[in-house]
Amino acid sequence: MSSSGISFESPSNSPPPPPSTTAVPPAAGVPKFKSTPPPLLPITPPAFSPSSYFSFTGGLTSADLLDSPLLLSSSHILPSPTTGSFPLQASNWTSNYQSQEHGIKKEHDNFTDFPFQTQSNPHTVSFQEIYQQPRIEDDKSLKKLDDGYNWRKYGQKQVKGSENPRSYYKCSDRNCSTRKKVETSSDGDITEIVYKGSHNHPKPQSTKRSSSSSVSNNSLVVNQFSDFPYQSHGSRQWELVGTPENSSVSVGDDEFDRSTSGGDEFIENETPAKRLKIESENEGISRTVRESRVVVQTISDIDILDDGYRWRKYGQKVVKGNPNPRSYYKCTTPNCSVRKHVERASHDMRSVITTYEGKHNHDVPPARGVGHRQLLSSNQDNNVANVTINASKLFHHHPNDSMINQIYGSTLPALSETQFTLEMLQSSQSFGLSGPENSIRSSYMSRQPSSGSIFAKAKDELIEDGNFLETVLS
DNA sequence: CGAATTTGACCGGCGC
DNA sequence: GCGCCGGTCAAATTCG
Repeated sequence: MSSSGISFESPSNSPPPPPSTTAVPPAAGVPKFKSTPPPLLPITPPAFSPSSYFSFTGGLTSADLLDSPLLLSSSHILPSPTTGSFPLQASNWTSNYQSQEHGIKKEHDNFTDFPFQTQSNPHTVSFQEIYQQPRIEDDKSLKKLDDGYNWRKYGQKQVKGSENPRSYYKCSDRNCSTRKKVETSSDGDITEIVYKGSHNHPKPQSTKRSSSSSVSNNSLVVNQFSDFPYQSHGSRQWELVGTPENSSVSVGDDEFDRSTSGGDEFIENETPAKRLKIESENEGISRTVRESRVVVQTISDIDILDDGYRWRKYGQKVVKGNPNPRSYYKCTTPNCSVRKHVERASHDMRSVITTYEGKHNHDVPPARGVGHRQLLSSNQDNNVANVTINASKLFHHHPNDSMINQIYGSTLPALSETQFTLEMLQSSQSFGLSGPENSIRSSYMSRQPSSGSIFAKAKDELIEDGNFLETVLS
């Protein structure tokens, strides 16, 4: 069963169009999933000193770090600011979501009105222009509406409010700016087409549309999801199950194929071409200068890791192989081009992968509102731990290792939750180098009382890259 | 009301 | 040349 919708959008210089056919307005009484202020990153109540700000300034060498991933954790379930979901409960939630969505789709399948509006806007293509005599047929073989023009697909993505991918097309005529977007269902049927702009040229002579001006059965449906009560934030992703396959680990400028190792792995997808380039680099055949790139994996129930720098989120999207959205951030300091993206690992919902690119050309800005020192001081009063891990070099990530294991070696007890307690850190020798220029500061703050009540609203701090971003490869 | 976030749209690199 | 896909832009929206 298929349904389709076609609508038109006015270009920006035109009067406002009718309500978007693709918009999904939040419905009253429906939970809206949005980012929440970063909560405290709770950790196991540590038996640590009141002086819980640690700076590791010796002992472990940077070489150790180079063979270590940074693997930190917190253990409590918190809503993910990025996904808007509770990772450990998401499956059930998704299940409910899907069933509700299904019901809504069924309801709309009975819709038979055409969505076209007769618009006098000169930039709008009328339905008649494209489908002069549309016939509604039960023609399952016809999956795509051929409107007589030649189109070039230039993009596709999953959009909120619909489980169907949306494809973007440009008119293949270079001088024509008309565009259209087509949403198709899983079986390839078109569920919605939105035209934007108008052709400034006649239809190409040779098209395949001669006998195919019909659309799939049950005519066209407009606003198929317009009143869908849920934003799909953090939900639909769960329908996608991706398994990392051709992934390599990337830390700094070095990567290695993780396929040779197993375990709780850190994952980053690599295209074959990219890997080839990497391999060449590793062999010393050639090395292209790239921006420093550091990938840090932490086990945390929160997604936004406050690393001391100020970031502005400028994008979020779902990337292939990971149902969890990836958030993109820029450093807000003027003239600093450092960027990072954060995503929850597909293979382990507890793991947050932060990838830094570039290096800061400035110091860590002072904390907003309250000075950092002041913050630390108050944190101490609340059993808040701040861990500073210093390193002068980027470290490799080893899929089977964690920094903890590097620190404690094989004598380290199994850390099923990889609780990086401050006590452990304190008892260890410091590692890395000293000085703000070469620090990775992980600040765990917790107000977790001994009673176990958790989740007081607060700011989390985990990893500060500092010069951690510096490229170490010569 | 300015800052920050959200999110659809678009760009451009790359593989086929 | 086409299409996929990650990254970025920027208008709209939300937040404090």
